[in-house]
Amino acid sequence: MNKYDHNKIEKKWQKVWESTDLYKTKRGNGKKSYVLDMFPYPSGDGLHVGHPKGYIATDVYSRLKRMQGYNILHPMGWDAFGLPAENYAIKNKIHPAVAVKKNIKRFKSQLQKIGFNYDWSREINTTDPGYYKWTQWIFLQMYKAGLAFQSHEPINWCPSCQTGLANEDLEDGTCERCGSVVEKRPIPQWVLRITKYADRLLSGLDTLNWPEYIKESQRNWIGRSEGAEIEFKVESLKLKVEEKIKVFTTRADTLFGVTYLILAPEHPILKKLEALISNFEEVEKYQAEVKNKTQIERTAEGKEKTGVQLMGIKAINPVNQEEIPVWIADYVLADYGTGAVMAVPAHDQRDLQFALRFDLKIKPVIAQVNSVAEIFPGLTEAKIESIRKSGFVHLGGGLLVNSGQFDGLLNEDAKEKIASFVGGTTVTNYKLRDWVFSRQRYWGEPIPLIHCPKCGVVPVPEKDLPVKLPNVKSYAPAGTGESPLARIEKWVNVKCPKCKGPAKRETNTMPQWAGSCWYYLRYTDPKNRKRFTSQRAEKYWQPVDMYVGGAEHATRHLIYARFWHKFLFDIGAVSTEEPFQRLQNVGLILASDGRKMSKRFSNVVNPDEIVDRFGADSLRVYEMFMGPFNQAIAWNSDSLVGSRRFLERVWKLREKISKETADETALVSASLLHQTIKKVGEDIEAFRFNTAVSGLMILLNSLEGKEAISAETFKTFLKLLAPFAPHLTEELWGHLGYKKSIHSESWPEYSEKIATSAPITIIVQVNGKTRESFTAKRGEPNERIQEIALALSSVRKWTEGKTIVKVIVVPDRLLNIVVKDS
RNA sequence: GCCGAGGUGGCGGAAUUGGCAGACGCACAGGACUCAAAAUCCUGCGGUGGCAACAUCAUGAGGGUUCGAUGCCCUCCCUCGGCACCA
Repeated sequence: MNKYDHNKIEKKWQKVWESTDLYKTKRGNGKKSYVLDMFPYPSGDGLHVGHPKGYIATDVYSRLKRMQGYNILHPMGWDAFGLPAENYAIKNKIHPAVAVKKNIKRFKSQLQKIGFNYDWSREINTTDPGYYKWTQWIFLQMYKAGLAFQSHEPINWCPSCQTGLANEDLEDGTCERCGSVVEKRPIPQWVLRITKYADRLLSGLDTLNWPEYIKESQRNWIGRSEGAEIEFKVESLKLKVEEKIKVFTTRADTLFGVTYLILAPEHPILKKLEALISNFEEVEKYQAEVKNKTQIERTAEGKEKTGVQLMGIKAINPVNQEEIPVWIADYVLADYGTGAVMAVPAHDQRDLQFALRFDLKIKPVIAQVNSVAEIFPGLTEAKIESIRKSGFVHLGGGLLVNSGQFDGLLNEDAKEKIASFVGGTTVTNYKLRDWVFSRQRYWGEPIPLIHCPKCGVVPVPEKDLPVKLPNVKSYAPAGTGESPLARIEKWVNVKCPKCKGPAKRETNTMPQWAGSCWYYLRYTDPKNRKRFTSQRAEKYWQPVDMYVGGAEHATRHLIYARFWHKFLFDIGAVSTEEPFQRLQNVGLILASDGRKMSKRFSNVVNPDEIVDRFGADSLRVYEMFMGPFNQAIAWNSDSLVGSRRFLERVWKLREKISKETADETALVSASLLHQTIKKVGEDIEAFRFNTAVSGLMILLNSLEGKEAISAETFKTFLKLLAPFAPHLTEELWGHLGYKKSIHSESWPEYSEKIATSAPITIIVQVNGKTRESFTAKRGEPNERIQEIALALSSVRKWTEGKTIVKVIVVPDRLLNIVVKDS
């Protein structure tokens, strides 16, 4: 008996699988399963053991699906444009194109050692001109549809990365990449109108089989809120003028409680009102102060509210013609709603803070705690207490007071009535912002537009795509707000496609998220140069059935890709509304010290080492066995040996194969075997890999305890293990004399009858405490079970001298005898 | 502040229409094999009491419902994640 030499076995089969095209996607009809990983960005550091976890899961999943008879699309590629690649290149003084090539090579060889069943013939790379031609093509379609437009609004600017950023690229007002504090800069930008899709991005979530918290993140991010826009007249104290300020509110029910208006300091109406405002210098001074503050300073928690009253004007509350003062304050955001709000200090915490600071009127219009308790007798003490604590400000519901003819209405019912009474319009607002899409950096897809002094912005004709990124020596960011491409005159200066006159190329590039917005479509037809996708392939493979990746993409990649996909659906380029039907999030593998694996902490474990020492199959089994798939768990090299031991024991199990198996144990074995068939299949389907592996271990433990096992049993065991340990099982399958790969075998059939054929253990409880157990046939009638149980001497001990009140029998499980002292 | 997920042995974790709490694995302890070690195999392994059979307590804390609660209800504590002057 030779020993389990994982190195020899794994290298051998990886070669065979490759040379026989075992995992090549079949052109097909019939049922399909598109199993996709979020493709990696090939960093210079190579893989650590955390990276493959998700890939192992999709590998196990797709192998199961293949054995179940599905046609599989399971591809891999590289998301290689973007800041990290460029910064790595600058730091190491290698051209990004060279660095990316090198890094991909390293990544790929690391991945291939783990024995994945990717169809590498479909490999894609977002930096390949044949690929980004179509990224540019999609951009042009968006441009033509009016979804890509130039904006002159100030944008988020990272002073360290020297580029503009999208809202999604910020983390608490800092650059998500480098942590620098982000500034506002007035640089013209290309922007994608993702807000047009806000509603569909929201409602589409309901159709998806995704983790609830990812959907919730997206809902929060989109931030839909329904309210009303209401106009307030503005009057000068001296002159007769007609100006209006429109506010957005979700609380029209509190309109009678408005005691002042507040404008964002950047509100455009201020210019118009200049002549009427007697303290305009003060206003300008405040505006300048605000402009110099970063977002962090402006929104810092616990910060005192600031503002300036606009002297010389007043506003009129449309509901009761009351005159109220108008203020500017930086707690009102210019780019949300109308940039102006009505302040109700009695029922809004922020307004209250402001009112207290500047000694403004507070006017409650919703009934107080006591009356609320009368109206809603169901309120708990704690709830009432919490309302009481908040003083007379209360944000909850209640009955209107001080509200004229609306007194006594439930505030929820009053919203619409009061809004329409003052001629307000129903409006829905979103927190989602349009996507700032241009970057002032080198390593990205050039935006395929041309600026002509005569014709304006002209799209590059489709036949001239791709607009190739020029190969240059100096690609460091300019820092001027212009892309480094602007320095390359030969590339910049072109003829206008329309008038043939001299024109210049757009020099900004696309953000790193662009390429990943549609790559899953490219895999269905990777070599097509003539069309965006082959409709036949697209229609067959879409949507992605199982998508696996990190939760950090919840409000970036996963929103962007859904947006592009919906657009492509609208222009008829794809056949589904949503790209990713089912999503699973992979939980991080932390270092054994509990921190993130990082070069910085020098706690990184390289998978190559693990594969060399323990084998790819051990790594795979261990990572699936560690714990729940979506949970973060620390790496533990000690535990890894448990998986290795498991495989060693499988290797030895074949010594027990015999033609003659003992009959009395056969039934128990067969029953457990079939229970395991069911369990492993269902657990993989539900991404409960840890319990699937443990089920296999239980089965192995049981088989090892037998004198002998049948070849049939061993074969079935190998098939169940095959998705997890593809090399070992392939080798053992070969030993059994099979020439065809185990991975193209079909999944074992589950028999309910055999699974339930073994005797079961019935638990006997007395007053809920377990006292005894006995074995019985499945499906034994309750009366019979009760009879057996009551006759047991160990049970009689507890019932003797007591009165049996009742007996509860749970079929095939337990019975509980309830007794009391007589 | 709002929303979401979670809290079980020394460790990772298992068990859900409410039915044996601690599967499986790691670590640890004892034994077999060995000149010895490693590997392997066998046995034990939540706390307390007991030589043992066994009893008793125990799933973040406290209450409740139930024949029976890790799971359901109420109150509270803690951890992680998302959003956040979004009116």
